[in-house]
Amino acid sequence: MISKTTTVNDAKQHLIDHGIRPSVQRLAIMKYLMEHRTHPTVDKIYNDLRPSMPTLSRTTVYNTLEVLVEHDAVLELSIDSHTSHYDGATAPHAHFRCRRCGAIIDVDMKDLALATPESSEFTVEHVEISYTGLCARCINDNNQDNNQDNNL
Amino acid sequence: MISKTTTVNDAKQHLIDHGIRPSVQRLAIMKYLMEHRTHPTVDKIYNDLRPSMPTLSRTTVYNTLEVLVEHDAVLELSIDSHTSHYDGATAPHAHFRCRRCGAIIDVDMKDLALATPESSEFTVEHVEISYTGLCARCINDNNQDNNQDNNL
DNA sequence: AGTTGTTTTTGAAATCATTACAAAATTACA
DNA sequence: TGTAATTTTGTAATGATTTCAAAAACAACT
Repeated sequence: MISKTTTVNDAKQHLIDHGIRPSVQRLAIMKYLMEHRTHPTVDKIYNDLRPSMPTLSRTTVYNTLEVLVEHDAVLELSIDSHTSHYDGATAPHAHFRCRRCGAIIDVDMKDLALATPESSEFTVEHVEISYTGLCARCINDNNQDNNQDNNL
Repeated sequence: MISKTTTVNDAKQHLIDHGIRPSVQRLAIMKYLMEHRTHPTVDKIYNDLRPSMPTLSRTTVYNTLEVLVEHDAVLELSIDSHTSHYDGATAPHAHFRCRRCGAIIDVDMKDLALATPESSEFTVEHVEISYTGLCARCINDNNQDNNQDNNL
């Protein structure tokens, strides 16, 4: 019970800290992103939240994520060219995406903190480092069964 | 004349080197990507090539780019979450994308060559480093006119 | 050249993610 | 309360991509 309440409060505070009014829907989505470190898509969030919020609209999920991203409360990942994934984590880190099952895994950046390039041509606001390849599970399953979409 | 022929030959050789049969369409698209370092989308390639190849189909551009990417003859960039961009350049480099006009600029990686992470969880095949922000032109135009889509 | 089998291209239709929009619901606050 | 501003909702429109089957191009062989 404590942890549940704590997450709600954390999420609420996080929204306020980023200048976002904590509506019921925004809170639910922010809380979802803080609890699930799976880098979900709009549809994943929408489908997972709907059982407990039957009136939730897909458009609201789109709208809310747009607001969260604009206010830097959440990160939009472009690692998957088919659809956007969202990340509630704040500390800088990279991502690995399995080209077979689509799973996205956090990659610690440790000390390879990669200097932001200096240029007269542009001003950098965000950095995204993406690795692609096969995850351990998909390497193993390769010969054997078809195990797609297990980890999305 | 020499340079034109040279690009055709380079493109042809590039396809063959990557185990791709050089059909007329594949050659035209590969040549286009070697000559235009603008990281074009499917539609940009399709529209630019059509005047000289009126029978070209958009589906063919999709099919061809899929083949080129599968054979590592071309890089698919996920830097833009709305649509895929393609890069005919071979040497490793990063990209900057202007969030206002959408232009994509090559970023030299120099010696900050960023070690590929070692992990038992996955095997890395590709790395993509993407910067986002405002390009010099859009910073200047900010107060003034609307100059969107100039550099796509 | 002519035949046959394989690969590639083509265009139309289908799908999927996202955006636009206007009405309804909720909230802020005078 | 009442009124204005914000947020949510559902539907319809858009845009990118995929599917698919037929047509065209190509390769190998006679």
